Amino acid sequence: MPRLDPAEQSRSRRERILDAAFSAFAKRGYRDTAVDDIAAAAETSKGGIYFHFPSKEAIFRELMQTTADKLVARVERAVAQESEPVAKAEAALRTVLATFAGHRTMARVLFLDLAGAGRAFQAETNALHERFAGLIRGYLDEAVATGAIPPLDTGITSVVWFGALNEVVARWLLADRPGPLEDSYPALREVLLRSAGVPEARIAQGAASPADGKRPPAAADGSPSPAPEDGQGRR
Amino acid sequence: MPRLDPAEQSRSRRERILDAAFSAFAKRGYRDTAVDDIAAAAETSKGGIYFHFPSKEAIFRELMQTTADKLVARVERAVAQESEPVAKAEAALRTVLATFAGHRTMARVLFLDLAGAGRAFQAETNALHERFAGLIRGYLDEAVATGAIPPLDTGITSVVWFGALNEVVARWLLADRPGPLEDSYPALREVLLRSAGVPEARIAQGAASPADGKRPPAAADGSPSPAPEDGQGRR
Amino acid sequence: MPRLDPAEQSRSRRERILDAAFSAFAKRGYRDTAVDDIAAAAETSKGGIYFHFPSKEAIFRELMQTTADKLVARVERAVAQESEPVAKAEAALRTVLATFAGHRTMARVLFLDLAGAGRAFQAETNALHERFAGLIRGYLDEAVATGAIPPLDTGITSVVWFGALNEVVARWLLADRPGPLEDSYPALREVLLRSAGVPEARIAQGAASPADGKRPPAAADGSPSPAPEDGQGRR
Amino acid sequence: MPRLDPAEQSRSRRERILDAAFSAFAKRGYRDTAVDDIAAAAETSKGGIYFHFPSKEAIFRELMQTTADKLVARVERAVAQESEPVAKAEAALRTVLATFAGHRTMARVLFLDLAGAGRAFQAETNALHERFAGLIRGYLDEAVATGAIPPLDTGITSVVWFGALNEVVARWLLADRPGPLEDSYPALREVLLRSAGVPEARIAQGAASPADGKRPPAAADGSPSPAPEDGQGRR
DNA sequence: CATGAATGAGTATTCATTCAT
DNA sequence: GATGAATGAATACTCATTCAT
Repeated sequence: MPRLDPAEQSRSRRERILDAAFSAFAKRGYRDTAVDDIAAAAETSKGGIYFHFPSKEAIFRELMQTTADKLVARVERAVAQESEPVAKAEAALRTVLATFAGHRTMARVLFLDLAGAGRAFQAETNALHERFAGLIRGYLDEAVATGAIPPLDTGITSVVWFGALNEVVARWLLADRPGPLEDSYPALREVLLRSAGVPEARIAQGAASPADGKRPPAAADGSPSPAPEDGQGRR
Repeated sequence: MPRLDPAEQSRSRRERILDAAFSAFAKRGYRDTAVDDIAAAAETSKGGIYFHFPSKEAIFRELMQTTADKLVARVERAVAQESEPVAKAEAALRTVLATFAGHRTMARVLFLDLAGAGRAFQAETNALHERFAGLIRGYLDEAVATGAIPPLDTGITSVVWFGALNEVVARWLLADRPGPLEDSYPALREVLLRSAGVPEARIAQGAASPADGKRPPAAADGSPSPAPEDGQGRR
Repeated sequence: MPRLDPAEQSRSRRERILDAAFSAFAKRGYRDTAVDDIAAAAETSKGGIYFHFPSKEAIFRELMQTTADKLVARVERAVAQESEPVAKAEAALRTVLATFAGHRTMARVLFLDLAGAGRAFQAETNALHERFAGLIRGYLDEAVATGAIPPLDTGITSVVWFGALNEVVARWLLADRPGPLEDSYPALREVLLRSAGVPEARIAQGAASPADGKRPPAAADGSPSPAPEDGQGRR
Repeated sequence: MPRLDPAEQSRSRRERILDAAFSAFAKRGYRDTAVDDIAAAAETSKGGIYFHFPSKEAIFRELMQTTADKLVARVERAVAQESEPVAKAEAALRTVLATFAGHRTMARVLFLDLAGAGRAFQAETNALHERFAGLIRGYLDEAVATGAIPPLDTGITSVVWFGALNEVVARWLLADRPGPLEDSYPALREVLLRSAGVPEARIAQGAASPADGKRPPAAADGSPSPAPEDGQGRR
């Protein structure tokens, strides 16, 4: 029996396990994914998994960590390209939606699985929410500082933003025939900017030239055109 | 001592099971609650449970259903006492927070358990979210119709509202030493009303006379005073 | 498929499990006996076992307890029929050997298994040894009190007696083609009585009329005639 | 820095593995010691171990063999220095106790581990017991031949002696706060010599001049002063 | 010689569900 | 109606052993 592929061989088994676990979790959820399933998907053995990871939980945690890291990094990169506070917030919002749109599995793991993993991971869930809400809050604080938005309770506002984003993505994930996730952006942007006291003029400005050419105008409503899926999500 | 009406007896057993399941689920989560636990708490036997319910899942579903019904009824009753659209929305918001504040177990089951129950219940979760978002949307539509708020995408706005509420309650549930949940109301109200385009004047008005005497002024910040718990929640 | 046997049915499953575990442990040792093996031997299911016992360990402990109890009871009954202290000690010795001779499985479980169960049960082993050594010591103390034997360190003597008995039985268990265990009695008796300072005259007296007719004179050496085995041992 | 002779290097690795296995077995028992544990303690790899030994079992057997050899050699050396038969027996007894007292790990491996290793090693256990009992028997036979003790069944007597020794050491190993093991010597000596028919006069003689100055008089009872431990035991 | 990644059979334990009494 | 004994498939995790590099 010939070696499958030297490249495959080299891309360490550890990675293969993570990939397999990632998509398995995304497909069936944490609790309904058996370690055997992961082993099978990774084309290895149960023992092999336990050589690389101390427990099923550890795999999950690592997956969460790196997935969240990846998203945060992406957001921060996008935000760094904007100078105006409100534009930064917009960029963050846009990036999150765009990322999940292109990596549905990532979204599944981060949004549905963490929830579905049960009480055991609530501390993790909490930390994750905290992290994202904190990120948002930073941008809002900055906006307040520069006078872009009036002084307001950025604590609750960031929670509202995060909760809203959470819900929008979750709905998209659970929808039968979801349209492109990015289509939610304009409306969501409007509502959230308004919630933060951004002047209507500024809100209209962004909406007039839809995403400054960065976003192609999509079908205005939740059209059935399925989002391009990615199969893997992890890279 | 006369025997109770057999039908009555049966009903009471059924109720006892539901009560027991409710608090068991709230305490340990759906998956970590064994049917045996429920049986023991209900002072009946496993067989007894399977006489009244076809499966553990069915118990959970019924619980979800009635719990949601109860909440919706409460909200609708509160809303009915207001005539002005914005006031209706405020009443809804206030009622939800107040209800959960007083029935932490109810919140646990509705917010944490449904999530923790895994993929199996995602359709249910979805329906529940839909239902509440729809409720909110109705009030918003009404507000738009009466001109209380400018025309806007009430679909996305209701999703934002629900997501925000969801997140606020979830955070409160997971906090170590949570202050009274109602304390979140003023700030949350402000952000959400603003997100719906309610004029600042109207927003300030509600905030000026704090809850028109309906809400006792609580410690202004997230004070550690624990919320009054209710032990049961179901009634 | 007809009921196997109503009597069998009634002899509660719990007993059947204990019996099965008993002989399984005796055959393969504690660690090499899988719960599945016990289940199969008891003609029940793994779940059935866990309904009656919380763990494999618990089965083992119960078995040890009752087996030891049975032996102690037997010894005490035999001892009670003698009035003279030295005769009591002789009776104890004789009973232990006779019991194990007739219940080889009992001996296996009590002597080999407890040892083979590993560190986990050392406290138990200890307690068991303590118990039997204590029993012996009581008889020795009595013998000292009545002047049947000179004052001596009954503590160490009882340990010596127990150790000797232990070793004799263990050897018999591990021998390829063991002769009757009782054949060891006369010589063992002589050595042990002597170790306790019983006068030679008294020792010779017991030996002259070999076991007062209670023991048939067997082939004087380790004859190959296999001991009558009992198949079950538990009753 | 010149390379060591490869043969020497290999031997030293082999020794390191044996040492590591020895203390690992003594600490956690045979079954609860993983080959990985041994590898880690020996600062080598699993593969390295399997280069030097065919199996975990083989390591254990070799350890048993050499440990027993060492003990036997020590005993024979001590015995050789005595000419009188009873004194030889006393020397043997004394040496065993003294050796184990100073090498508690050795005792653990030889007494507890062999027992704890399960059925697989019963043949070994047997052979070991046989060996020691045979040793003792030789001295007893000699004593009978020279008339130091009356003619008696040296077969059973040696078994009694070994069993007694076994039990005394095992108790000491399992005791919570054991006193010095050698403290057991005087009493044990007395009982065993008596069991072999050594005249009381001779017994008293040894006891009067405690160990002829060879043994410092220890606290007369089982004092809590812990025995000096040795850390390694193998050398 | 040495390494350490990989294997896979084996382990005890859990639990929703069934059903004879 | 109620009981609780019984079922058996499922689960996470262990570990002695092998072998390509």
